[in-house]
Amino acid sequence: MAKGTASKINYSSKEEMLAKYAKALAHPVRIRILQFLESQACCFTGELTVEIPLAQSTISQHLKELKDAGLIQGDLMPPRVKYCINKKAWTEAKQVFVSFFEYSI
Amino acid sequence: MAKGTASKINYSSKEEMLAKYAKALAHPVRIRILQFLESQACCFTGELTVEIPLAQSTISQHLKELKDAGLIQGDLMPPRVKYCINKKAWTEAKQVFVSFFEYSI
DNA sequence: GTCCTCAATCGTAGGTTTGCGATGAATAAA
DNA sequence: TTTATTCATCGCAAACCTACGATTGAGGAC
Repeated sequence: MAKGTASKINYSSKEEMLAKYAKALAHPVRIRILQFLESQACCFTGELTVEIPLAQSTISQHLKELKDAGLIQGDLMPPRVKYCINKKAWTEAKQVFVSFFEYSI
Repeated sequence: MAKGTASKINYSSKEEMLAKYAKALAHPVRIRILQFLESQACCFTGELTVEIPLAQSTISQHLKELKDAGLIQGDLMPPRVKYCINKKAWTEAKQVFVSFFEYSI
């Protein structure tokens, strides 16, 4: 299904939220980035390019996806950008996943 | 990065597991399917094609992805196939997500 | 044997993702 | 003003994902 195309299916906001956060976590590099942010509280893009052996442009792209999902935020500190985890979204994501997995055998 | 290509990055098994499960949950249709399986304990493919307005082949494909991720299992009951949640993988996924989100502000 | 049903798989079209190098914009430093 | 630094964005290539209709295959029913 194309991005802008109207689906025949009406998803609940919880379903869409879960899919959105899951998509953000669906790549190990992004998990690595989030773990690094957890351990450092905050960091600059440059630290990630040292930590992760990928091109700067690639890391920047993954950061953008995490930002689009709301999980992180970037503060301009010219000429650098400081990234932190967005606590509000993080908590929301946690709750969405936990409530989804609540089902127990 | 191509699927079979060796990455420069060595991911831990937890990172790969998390990415694998997240990828499986990264589409609202698959979330819908899992929720349906939760509510029904088990179901046949045919019930899903009634429940979800997508082509049978498309639903079959999503089922395959969930099966590949390990989250569901299919039992042959000719001429039908009965799908259930794989409790072991479900529990594992739950734990992986919970432990990932353990970080709290 | 021939039919029927159910679901997986094939083949295809279009959009998306992931990676890279190159370029560009913004600011600090010289 | 010129230069350097940092990071986002552009443009491209290759692989992947999502959807569909058509086909195939495995079993039952007859």
